[in-house]
Amino acid sequence: MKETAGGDRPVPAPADAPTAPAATPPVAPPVAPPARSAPAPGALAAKVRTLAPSMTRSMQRVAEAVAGDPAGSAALTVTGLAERTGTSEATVVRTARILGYPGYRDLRLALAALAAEQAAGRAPAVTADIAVDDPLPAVVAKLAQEEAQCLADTAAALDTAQLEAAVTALAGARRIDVYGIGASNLVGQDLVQKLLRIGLIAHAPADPHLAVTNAVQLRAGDVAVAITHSGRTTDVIEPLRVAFEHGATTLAITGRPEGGIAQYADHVLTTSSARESELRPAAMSSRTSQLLVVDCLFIGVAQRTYESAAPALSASYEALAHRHAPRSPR
Amino acid sequence: MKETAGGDRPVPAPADAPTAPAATPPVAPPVAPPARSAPAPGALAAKVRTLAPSMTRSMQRVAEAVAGDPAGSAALTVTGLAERTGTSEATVVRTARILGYPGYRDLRLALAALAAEQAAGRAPAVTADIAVDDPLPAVVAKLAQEEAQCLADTAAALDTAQLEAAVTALAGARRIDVYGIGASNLVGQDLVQKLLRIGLIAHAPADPHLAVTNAVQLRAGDVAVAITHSGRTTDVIEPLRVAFEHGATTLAITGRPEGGIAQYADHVLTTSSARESELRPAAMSSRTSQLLVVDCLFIGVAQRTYESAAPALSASYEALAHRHAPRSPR
DNA sequence: CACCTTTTGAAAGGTATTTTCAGGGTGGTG
DNA sequence: CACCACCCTGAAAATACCTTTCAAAAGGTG
Repeated sequence: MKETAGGDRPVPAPADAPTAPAATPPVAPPVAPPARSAPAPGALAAKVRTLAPSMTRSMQRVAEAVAGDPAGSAALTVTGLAERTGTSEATVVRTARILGYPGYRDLRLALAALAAEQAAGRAPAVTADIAVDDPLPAVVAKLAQEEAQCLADTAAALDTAQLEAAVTALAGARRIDVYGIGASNLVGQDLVQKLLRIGLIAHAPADPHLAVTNAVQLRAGDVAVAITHSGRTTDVIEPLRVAFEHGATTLAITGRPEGGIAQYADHVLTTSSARESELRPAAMSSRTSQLLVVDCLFIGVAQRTYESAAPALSASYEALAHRHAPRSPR
Repeated sequence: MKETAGGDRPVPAPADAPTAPAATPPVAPPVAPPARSAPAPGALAAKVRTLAPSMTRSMQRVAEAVAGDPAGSAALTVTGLAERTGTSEATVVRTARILGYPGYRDLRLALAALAAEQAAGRAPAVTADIAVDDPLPAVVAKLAQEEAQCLADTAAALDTAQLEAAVTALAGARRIDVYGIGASNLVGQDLVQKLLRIGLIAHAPADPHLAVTNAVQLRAGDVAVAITHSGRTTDVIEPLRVAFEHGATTLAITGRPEGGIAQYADHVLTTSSARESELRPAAMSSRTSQLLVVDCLFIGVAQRTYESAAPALSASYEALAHRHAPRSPR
């Protein structure tokens, strides 16, 4: 009954099983896979329009309902949809058949797929600033989106040659100092933690005075890294200047590659600042960008020193194993 | 997981809605609209990864099957999927439950949706692992991509209700302690820095002993936040347990929402672990996820306390102005 | 090696879907 | 205007599918 369209054309009678939906008593092997063949998911609205003429009134109501609100319909059972459209289950099933599906179950799956497709289409709509009265789900979405954008921007803008040079310097360094204040200091410590794990010698003093006294100790063969979004943080510029003047190789990770800290940096790695908003100022969003750069540095160094880095990494993980509670129940 | 929290302490009985996923027998009217609350469709692979450790072997087989071939699995009935994975229907249903769906029916719908989403052009994000001999530009691209994916996964999997509850707790806290070790400690410090800027009282002791002695001081009205990717770091569980037992409201930011630290947490915020690779183990990639959660918490709290937060924020920026070198040339 | 806990699948028990079937329209015809 | 043939429609029966229960098997632990 499903091929209403065909009317009664001379079926070419394909030898293969037409997979008749019903009337197939599972006589044969007990494992017979159903092998459903659902039509393409999209173009449902079009199909509804095309087939509407060949539908009865109540079927049209059902068809309109599913075409108009795929997502909502997908959430309903046959009974639910029948009620919503003021028809019966049988009619819903008949409509599904007309639309080309073996039954309502499959139509429902297709609807879910269609809804997802549509939703995916208008995903990039959330670019507005985070507002004070945004509900939390919106905040989460916007934040994730902003940070992702920030990552993409940073990756695109990162100067690979500078990165290469920076990695080379770090990989061969006798000793590494990382300067940063506030949030940038945390990024610096992240870098230090990583470098320590592959056997390098690194420090990230949080105290500006300590930073300067540390910097005095550096000389050629050592590396100093300064992290500051503004590029103008005196407490970070100072130690880098000292390191620079003592002959160390200096790197700057900053959002302001001109002037400021850049004048004392042998290699500058530029971070990109995402758009500001009142609740999330630029200084705060710079962290994501800085961390990406730091990760790139680390991976680069780890690659260069793979022979020693790999065993060092494993060793550090093993050392931590005992600090974890036993895999409790399960 | 929420019921693990209860323990047996004199809960102040917050009126929070647990939103129990299953176990809601449709008692009511015969027409009761199911009102299914299916989790976000995307991020399934991430969820599988996150929850895999808390699954049994056969469940893992099922989870892998659906994550590996959503489209194919969506075409199968419970029985079919059970056969394909060499398990039973019961196991399939159990797996669906673990993944957060009321039953297999809903998982199936979600799979269809996911498959459609993937097919809809959006690249399946099958970035190859970072290899030892990848050139730097490739490393940069892959890292950025992985972290972006991680952000998306986390955002999709984040439980808004839990987040809401966490924000409420933080916004009204008398005092806030944040526990974390290693990289997670840095995340904790990031949170603390932010909270301090809007006038809250927060600490993130790095020393486990200090953390415990801090925790002893907490009582009802205070909030303790634990950050640990594995959820099993003893040095982080201990202070949270102490805080919990002293009546503080406890939050956990972890990739393992079941067992471990979750048992002492009133609210659990789940981070998603990105795929591992030799050079970039899971523990390392968890940072991105954790930071997103921390940012969400912060923005949420800042919104709630806007009246006092806004001036506090401005004040803190102003205070730093003098620590910056004058906008040199230009 | 006995005991306990956890995991697992078979089968019973329910829902949801599909099919059947008869009542009720509708339009045509005498 | 009455009647008939046809098809639309929904109620209810039949079936397929999903969920729950329960006892056996597997895996630890003392």
